[in-house]
Amino acid sequence: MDFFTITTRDKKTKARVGMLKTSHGGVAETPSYVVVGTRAKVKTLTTEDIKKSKTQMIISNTYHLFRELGDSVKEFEGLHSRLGFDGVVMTDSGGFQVFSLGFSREHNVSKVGFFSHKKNSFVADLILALRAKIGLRNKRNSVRITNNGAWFKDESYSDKKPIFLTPEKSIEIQESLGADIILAFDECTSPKHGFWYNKWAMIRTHRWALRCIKAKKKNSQALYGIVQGGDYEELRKESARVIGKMPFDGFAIGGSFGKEEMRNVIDWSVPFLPEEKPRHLLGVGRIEDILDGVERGIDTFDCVIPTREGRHGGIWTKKGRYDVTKTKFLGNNELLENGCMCPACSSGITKGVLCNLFKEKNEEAGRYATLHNVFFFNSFMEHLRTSIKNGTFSEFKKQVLLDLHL
RNA sequence: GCGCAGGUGACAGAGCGGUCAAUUGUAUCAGACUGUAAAUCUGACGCCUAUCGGCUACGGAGGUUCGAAUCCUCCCCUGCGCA
Repeated sequence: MDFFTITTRDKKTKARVGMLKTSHGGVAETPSYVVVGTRAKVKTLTTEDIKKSKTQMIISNTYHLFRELGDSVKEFEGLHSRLGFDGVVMTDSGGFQVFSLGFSREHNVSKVGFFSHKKNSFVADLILALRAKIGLRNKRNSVRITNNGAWFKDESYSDKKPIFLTPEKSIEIQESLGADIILAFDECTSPKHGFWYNKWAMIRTHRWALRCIKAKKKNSQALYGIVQGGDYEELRKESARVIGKMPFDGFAIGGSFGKEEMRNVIDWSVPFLPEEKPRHLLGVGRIEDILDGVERGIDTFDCVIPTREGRHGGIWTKKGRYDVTKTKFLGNNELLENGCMCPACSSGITKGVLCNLFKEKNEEAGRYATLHNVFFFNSFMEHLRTSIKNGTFSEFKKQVLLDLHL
C-alpha cells in the first residue's frame, strides 16, 4: 500500500490531488488542511465536533506534549486514541519551538511578516553564525541551541526544569506519541537572521535530518524531512536538494519568510523535492497563501489561524473575515455565514447570538467560532480539490480571491 | 436626631499638600494573530488640537497655602449602628 498516491494533476500549474493512506488506516485527500491540536486537543472542540468539521488531519506537538507528560510519554495511549480521531495525525518535532520560544521572543517577531523584517547587521549575523558553528550557546535566549540539540528553559511551565531535545529524543518521543506522520527535528530561524546564520542553521538541520532517519525505529510512521534556508534562494535550493535526496517519506518546507518571499521559497524548493512524495508547508496559512501553495505543488498545510482567530472572534467566510465581537452584531439574526452547513450555522447560531456569547465570555463562544472556521477551511479545501479534478483550479483561484476582495 | 464610615473620570476602585488629567481593573473603540508562551496581545479612552499646547475636572460653596483630589469650615447626599 502506497503512503501517498497522486490521482489528478492540474495541467496549467503544479497543483495536484492526492491521497494519503496511513498504516493506521487513516485517509486524507490532498490538498488538505491540517488542524492544529498542539496538546493532543483541538482547543475548544470536542471529539464529536471534530467529526462534524470535515477534518481529515490534525497536528500535535512534541515539545508541548513532552513538557506535559515527561517520561510517562512512553506509556502514552497514542494520539488517535487521545484525540478520538481516526484520520491522519501528524506531530511537529519541536523544531518550531526552537524559534517560537527562542528568537521569536527575543526578536519580537512572528514567522510570517507582511513587511520584510529588518535583518540583523552583517557583523552581528556573522558573529551569531560563528558562535553557533563552534557550538557556543546563546546566553540570553530561553532556548539554547547547540550543535547536538536544543535546551528549553521555558518558564511558562511550573516545573521549570529545562529539557533537552535532540533529533534522537524528538524521534523517540514522536514514536511514543504515535502519529502517522512525524517530522524531523529542525531549527526554524527568525526573519531577522541573515544569510550566515541561516546557512549554519541549515547545515545543522541537515545533520539533524540524517540523525532523525537513523534514530527512527518504527515502520508504521512516515517521516518527513524539512527544508530550511530562510528567504535565501541559494540556501533554499541547497536545502531542498540535500533534504530531497534523503530517504524521507515526505517533505515539509519550514522556516520564516516575508509574505512576498513565501512564493519564492516554495518555487525554489519544490523542484528539488521528489515529485511522487507528499509536500507539506509548515504553519501556513491564510486562504490566499494556500492557493499560492497549492498552485506551486504543496499538498498539505497546517495553521493555527482557524482555531486561534476563532477563539479571538474572527469568523472566516467566502467573503472575507469579520470580527463577531463587535457590538454592532448584537441582535443581528443572520447566521455566521449565509448558506453555511457547519455545525454552528446549522444549529442556528447567529452573529448576534455569538457576539453575545463572546461578550459574556461564555466558553461556547470560542467553540462555535472554531467549529465554523475549521469547517470553513476544510470545505474550502474540498472545493479546491474539486476544481483541480475538474481542471478549473486557476478559475477557482481567481474567483476566490475576487470574492475575498484580495 | 446622635455615633461612626464614605462621596474620585461610564462603572469598580487607588491616590490623601506639589512629579495628578489623576495607579489599576472592567466596559467601550481600533488593531494584530500564519509548524499555538495566545479563549491572547497592542494601542486609544475628560474636552479642543495633526502636534506643541490649552481648557474644564476628584459631591457643592467658601477658606488656608506660592500650590489642594489631598488640610479647615459649612452645606448636600449615601451606607452601617443607636434611638
